[in-house]
Amino acid sequence: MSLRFFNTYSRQLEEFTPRDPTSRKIDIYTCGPTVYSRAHIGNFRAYMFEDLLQRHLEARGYAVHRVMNITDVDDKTIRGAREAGIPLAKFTEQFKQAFFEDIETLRIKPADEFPAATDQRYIDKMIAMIETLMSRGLAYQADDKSVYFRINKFPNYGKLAHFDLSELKPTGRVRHDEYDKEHIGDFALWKAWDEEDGEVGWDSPWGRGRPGWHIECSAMATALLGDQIDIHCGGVDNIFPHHEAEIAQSEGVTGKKFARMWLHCAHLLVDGQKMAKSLVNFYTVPDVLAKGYTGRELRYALLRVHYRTQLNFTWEGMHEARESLERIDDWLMRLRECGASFQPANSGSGQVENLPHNFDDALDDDLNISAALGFLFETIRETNRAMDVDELEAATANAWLSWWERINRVLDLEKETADAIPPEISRLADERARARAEKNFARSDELRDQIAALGWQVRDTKDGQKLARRRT
RNA sequence: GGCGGGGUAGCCAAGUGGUAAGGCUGCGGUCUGCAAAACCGCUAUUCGCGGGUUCGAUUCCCGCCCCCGCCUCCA
Repeated sequence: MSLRFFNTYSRQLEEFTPRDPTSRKIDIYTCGPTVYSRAHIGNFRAYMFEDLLQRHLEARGYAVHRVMNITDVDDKTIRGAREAGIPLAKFTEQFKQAFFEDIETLRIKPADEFPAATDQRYIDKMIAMIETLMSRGLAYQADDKSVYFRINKFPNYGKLAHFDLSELKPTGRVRHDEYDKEHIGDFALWKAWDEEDGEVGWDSPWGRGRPGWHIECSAMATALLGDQIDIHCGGVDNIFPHHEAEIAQSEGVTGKKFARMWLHCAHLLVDGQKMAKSLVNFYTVPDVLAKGYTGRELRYALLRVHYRTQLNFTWEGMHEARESLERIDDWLMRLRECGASFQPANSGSGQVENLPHNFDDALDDDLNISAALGFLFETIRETNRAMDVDELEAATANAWLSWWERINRVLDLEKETADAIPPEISRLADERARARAEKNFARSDELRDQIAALGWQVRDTKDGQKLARRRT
């Protein structure tokens, strides 16, 4: 099956082909966080989708070069810094750090580059792009000294969102400049300095000011990836106006098609509603950890629903994630024991080449993770059944382990580490083994309870006791 | 109003023009000293509603209802 994705631009599933068909290298640009507060789990749902996209493309043999921007100057960061009474860079730094901590907790692969909007290199690039747009009549400086993009000069504006521009009307969400612009839809490329900006500002041919939000992505994407990129991703809310503006700016400067494919992730809801700070349903990664869940469990919860479907986050869903992962953990433990059970006489460990590719094929189909996980769990049941009746050969078990290692490079869901058994637990377990040898089941059960109270679970198998860490 | 996404068992969620994957939960069973885990069975004659096309539709077409999102700086 060929790789295909739903392209927002065409609203259709399209076969994915890299822009350079002779190489396996592809470039992806993903919109990153605005560092004015700690990112919430909804933000990470989008980054999780991008992680899955990258990992699957890599599993299919592509060398992915991915850039994620960090927006560290905008209205909210400036306001936050002012209210905190500290410089902008110092204010945003804490949230940049928090962001990197969180993606590590969630095992999201870091992008190859995380350009920041305030980097002078990109400020220069933004100014250069705006100058080009001005020279082509695609931008103008208004009476308020800010520079705007003239959307009427860019016929494709609105194509990505499929919006009719004549329908654009003011919503009152914009702070100012309604009266200075030629068209209500014209967006700021360069914002003239005003008092609220304080120390924040850069000199430009149009006076002191700061970049508009959209231009930074166009500048950083083209600076790092060239005039054209293979895939551009973000949340659905970015489609309009942000990505529309990016297309207008980038193509207005380069004259080339900016992105070959646009992929957008649906929103995360909490208890059926949009997450909002005003409601009590606003969660960050640390909030979820504080409830006793692990990053891995949250990763599973965010990963398991198709990216174009709204994902309803609930604590019941977190519980489901935990239980599903334990099923995988137990399966792996069993497979490993089975695989190590004897050395096959004629080595030739496993028939990996015969294992099904359903998992990868499902992901080829617009990242159908639900179907992919379905195959995983079917496999788990079938191999468990074989192990129950001692009919799974060690070589086959090892082959399935190899298969798991392959798909786990995409899922990255394996338990952190094999938990070391603490001496105290070992001691109790040994004592319990002695009690059991003497058929002293009362003592055995008592010790099992003690072990459980310490967060461990003991299971009796035909090979003796098995200890496992349990978080529930 | 415009533009999207979606309505499948208690919950989450795949899927196909030919009669409904998988996960979680619950119940019953096998195994176990008892558990746990695993396995087996049961939980949608039915896929928002009404028509139509078809030998046959949940899947295609038409109409309707409902939910969610976007419509200028929110992933």
